[in-house]
Amino acid sequence: MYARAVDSTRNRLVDAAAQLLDEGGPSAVTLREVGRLAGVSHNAPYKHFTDKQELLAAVAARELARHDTAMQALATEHPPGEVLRAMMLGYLDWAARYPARFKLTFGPWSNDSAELAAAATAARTALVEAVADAQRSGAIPAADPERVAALLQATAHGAADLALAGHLARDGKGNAAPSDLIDDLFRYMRSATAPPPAP
Amino acid sequence: MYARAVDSTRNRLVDAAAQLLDEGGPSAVTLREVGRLAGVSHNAPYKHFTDKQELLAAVAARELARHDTAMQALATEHPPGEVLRAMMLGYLDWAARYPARFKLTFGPWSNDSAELAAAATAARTALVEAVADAQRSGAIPAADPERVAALLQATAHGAADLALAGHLARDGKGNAAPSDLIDDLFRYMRSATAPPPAP
DNA sequence: CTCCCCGGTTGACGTTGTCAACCAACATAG
DNA sequence: CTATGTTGGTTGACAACGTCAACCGGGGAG
Repeated sequence: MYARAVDSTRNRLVDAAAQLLDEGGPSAVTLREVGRLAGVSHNAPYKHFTDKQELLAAVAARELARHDTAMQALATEHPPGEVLRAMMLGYLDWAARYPARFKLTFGPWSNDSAELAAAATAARTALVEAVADAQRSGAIPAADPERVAALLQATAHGAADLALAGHLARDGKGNAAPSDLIDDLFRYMRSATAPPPAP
Repeated sequence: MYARAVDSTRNRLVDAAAQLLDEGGPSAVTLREVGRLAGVSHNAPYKHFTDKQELLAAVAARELARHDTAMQALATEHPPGEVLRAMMLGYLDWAARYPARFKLTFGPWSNDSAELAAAATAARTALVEAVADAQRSGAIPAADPERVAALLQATAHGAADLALAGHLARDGKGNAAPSDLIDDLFRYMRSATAPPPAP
């Protein structure tokens, strides 16, 4: 059995789920509608996923991988000193453009999907690389790259999530857009005289 | 009609929903079980909330208010220079101790519950106050308190959410606990020579 | 040729959110 | 004091959902 027909039904199911998620939010993703949209019956998903959760995990894994390759593509489109900032803005853009997918990716915690875990590790590694590059290029002072990467992602993630939830300065005064927070963090980092402990 | 019996049924419903959320995650919160746990019938919730969503919004609002008063209580328990850090660690603790409530609070984005919005604004204001105090006490260099507060909350929120999702350095090397990120950020801030733009 | 597994189907079951209709208590208007 | 309408509760029904079980065609492996 040579992975017949590229497993096309499974892929169509994941596509359909992602589309429903985009169009109607999490509650619109029903197994039956996924089947309908993929042109199969309401129980076909169970031939490819044990669970609804497993389908969602597959969507999340695919989305995280997609975002990761998009971020790595930025490395070739920007001068070395600006790649890291572009990646962080890309993170914010991801959340703003596909809120439901973004939420899902970090959603049902304790999701033990190996696929998703692998994608997460890959994305994290890529970010650490980018941080190390930025440090080498002098855009950012030297420090443990893993720690710096985690701090950057945490800030970007928090800014994006709070903005989505409307908990980030909703009052008129237009204060503190997510990208401002990223820039502030970079400013603090660059002007720091005594960075965090070495590895 | 003088708010008869302190609206006790409504409160019992919110309590029941919160309890179910804690014990079994979001999927355990079913209107019928909420009714059962509150000692009323499965349709009683509809006399107090138009929707399941509205019940959940009430839970979220109550939780956010509870967390806010807990944070403000920290101001009396710590020396002025340490209040802000205690608040950020308290934020992390909140997420770690009540993951489901925490997720819910920032969950269904575009939730227009006036109650929740008010609680969010109050919490944000309190944090800005704490930041201003910390600046006055010299624990942190002066800068636009709203921006600094937003940056701090974003980092704490992102660290907490990523940790819950398991996206924060799950690999063995025990790197980058959420509280480390908070401390790193404070270190960067304190050693910064040129803070972000003035108000 | 036979067998069996893979991917698909149909049908059923229990649970859920929500709607509609009914009902008791009670504050208030006449 | 009675009539009335609102408030908070009930029961019953309904469609939709996730999931389970049973059936089934076709294509490799033996």
